[in-house]
Amino acid sequence: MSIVVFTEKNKAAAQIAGILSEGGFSRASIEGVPVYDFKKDGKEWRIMGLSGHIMGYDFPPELNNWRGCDPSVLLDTPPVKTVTKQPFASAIALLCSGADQIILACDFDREGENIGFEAKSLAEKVSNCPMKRARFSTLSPGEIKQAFSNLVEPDVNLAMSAEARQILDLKMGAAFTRFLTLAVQQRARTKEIISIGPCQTPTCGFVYEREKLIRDFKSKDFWKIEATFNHSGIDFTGMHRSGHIHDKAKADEIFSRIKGSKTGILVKKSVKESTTSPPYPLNTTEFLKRASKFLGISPENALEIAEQLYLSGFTSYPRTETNKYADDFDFQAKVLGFASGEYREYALAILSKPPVTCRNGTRDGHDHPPIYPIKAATKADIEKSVRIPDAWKVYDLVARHFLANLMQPAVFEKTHLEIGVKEEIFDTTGSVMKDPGWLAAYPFETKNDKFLPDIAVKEEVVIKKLSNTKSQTTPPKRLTEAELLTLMDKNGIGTKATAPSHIETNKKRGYFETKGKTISILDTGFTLMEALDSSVPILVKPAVRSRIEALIQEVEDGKKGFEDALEEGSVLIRDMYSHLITNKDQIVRNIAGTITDEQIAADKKNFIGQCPECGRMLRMVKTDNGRFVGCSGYSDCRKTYPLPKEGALTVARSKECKNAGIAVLKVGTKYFWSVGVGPCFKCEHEKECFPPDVVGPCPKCEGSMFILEMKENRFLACTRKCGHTQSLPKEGKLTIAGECEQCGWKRLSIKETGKDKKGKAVANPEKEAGVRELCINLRCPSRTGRKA
DNA sequence: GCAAGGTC
Repeated sequence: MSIVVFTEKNKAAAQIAGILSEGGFSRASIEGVPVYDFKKDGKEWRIMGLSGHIMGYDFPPELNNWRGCDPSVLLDTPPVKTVTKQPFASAIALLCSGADQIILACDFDREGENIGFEAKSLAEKVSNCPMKRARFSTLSPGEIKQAFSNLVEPDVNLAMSAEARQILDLKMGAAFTRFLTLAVQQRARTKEIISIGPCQTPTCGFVYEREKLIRDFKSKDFWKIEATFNHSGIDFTGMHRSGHIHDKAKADEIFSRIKGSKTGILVKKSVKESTTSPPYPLNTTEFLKRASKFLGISPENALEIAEQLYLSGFTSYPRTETNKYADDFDFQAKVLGFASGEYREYALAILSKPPVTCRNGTRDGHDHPPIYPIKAATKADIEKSVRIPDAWKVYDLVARHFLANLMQPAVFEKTHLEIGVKEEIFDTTGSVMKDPGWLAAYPFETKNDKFLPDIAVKEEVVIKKLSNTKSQTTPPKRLTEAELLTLMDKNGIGTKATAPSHIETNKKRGYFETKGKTISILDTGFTLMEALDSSVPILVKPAVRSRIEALIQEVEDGKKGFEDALEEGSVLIRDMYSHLITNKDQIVRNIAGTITDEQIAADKKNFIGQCPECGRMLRMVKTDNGRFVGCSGYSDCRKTYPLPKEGALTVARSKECKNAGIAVLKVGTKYFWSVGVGPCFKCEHEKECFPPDVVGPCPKCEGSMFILEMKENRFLACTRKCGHTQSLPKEGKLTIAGECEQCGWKRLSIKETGKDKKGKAVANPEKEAGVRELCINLRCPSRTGRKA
């Protein structure tokens, strides 16, 4: 009797072989794919790990030339499924031809079932033996043994729901992406791909919606009246009960009534105990959010680390929607495992108050338990098995979160004081932690005490300061990665496992970027979203995904046939596509315009700045009839500025025009020209903007020596024009490089280009070319060799 | 060259 088992990945195959064989297995290789063999109860077991999906959909080859077919054809053509990882397919055929039973043991979820079916479809070509399914959600010995002694039938609906998703996602992504990319490339000389997808686009949509709120925000003035009190040597602040006052007259009126007051009276005092409950158990999204917020680890990295911790047996399966434990989850046993070592004190605190109970969440994806530590581990244990930076930090978070979840609420004493100043009331609150409860195990959440002095009602407090300050309401903040993950999760965008990758896709496409933990939209992303929002609004919103998700859920539940779901999904996509076509011109014009503008801005040689008339880009334009500054919005915008007729033009980026010019240009080596203002030598600000490069005092008169660069000559001249001059090195680029310590003149750095001082080419330019630095003063001791 | 979902 020979039993063949397929798992989703190699590491899981090795783990399962270890568990089922009690450690006595050997490793073989078929077509380069590892296989784990052992004998048990007279049966021969062979366990092979796949590599996620080993098959994939694509369009028939004749549709792979983008320009060779209209993208809409993709919507009516069924894609074809082929093997994408041939060694696995060959290995499956070899393994299964002599099998008496085949067990699919991939992860217990939609894609896992589908991956199992990929192996099943290949196995069926060489074998007609029974094929069963082992279902488990952790690689713990108990659960694995349980799963393999209670095999079930493979779930065809579950597998086909994933199939429908693959096809619909590919159709939509390919058709929309090709259509927009080709149309935009036609208008703007670019090789960028404008990609659209049912997950990446609404993800960008969230960032876009927030950006709109920020851009449209109109700030309002408000006033707040605050007091600094003192009692028994302790300062504390109170705020006038009116809070934010939007009417200045009202704020002034209140303030005039209390201004100059020296004391206040405690009118009322209340002390309440409040508790803060521990967090819910971790599901994937909550885990990724906390890893980003508390540890500063990006969602992508955090998921990778959690995957490795799972494969090494430290933590449970990291891809789960569920944040509540099953009724029979044995907390007692798990916590006992932590009763020695790092987390001892928390484990003992939990065990001292039996029975051990958790604070459960409300989400149950019927998939896997929440993420929890399978076993207690030390930093050294983790670092030995999981060689990724921050693996320990992630394990520590998971372990502490697990324990915190089982601990008592934190208890705070909250004090509220009402202090009367004349007839006006000021409020102040304090908070002191009485019992840290779960917070003891969870240093990531910090709750600072805010102490208040002990005052009795009717007692007097001293007023140290009263203020009436003007403030402004602030626009909403940019989204953080943690917030974006929350939005994606709430709206069902991507799976718990892929959310990080959709964020990455948008970054790769140049739609948005992350700065630290916050996300800002980029021009291409904003324009694309804006264009889609006005033509096919559903594309920018989560609905585009949830419609398809609902369809495939029906397939999974057996309520809808696979073909019916495909057809309904295709109708939806065709409908969106037709709206895109209708608005093609406007969409493409906007996106191409933005891309063109970005290219212009990147062309440092000719880029001038933003057009004050239309907001697009100004750049230098050279034609047969001469040169000028023009706007990228031409012909809608006809803004132009003249340029001098002769001389090489370079944009002096460091110069800013004091006379409202858009940018300052250097004309040859002669003079400066401000776009929109004209030649700088006719401007009253010229001396301010372009002070001479003074290098030291004139040795002959009261004037100063400055660098005078002429067309074919350069030397030092006196600002008083006394006639004194000094020569300068003829070759190389001159830059002033600080002050000489010996004589106080400026030092000069000279960047040479393979020529000697006399301008002759050096024998070995590689070696001799370079930067040298010297004091510019010919009389300086550093040059004459005399002492200062 | 296109998506999203697995895994390396």
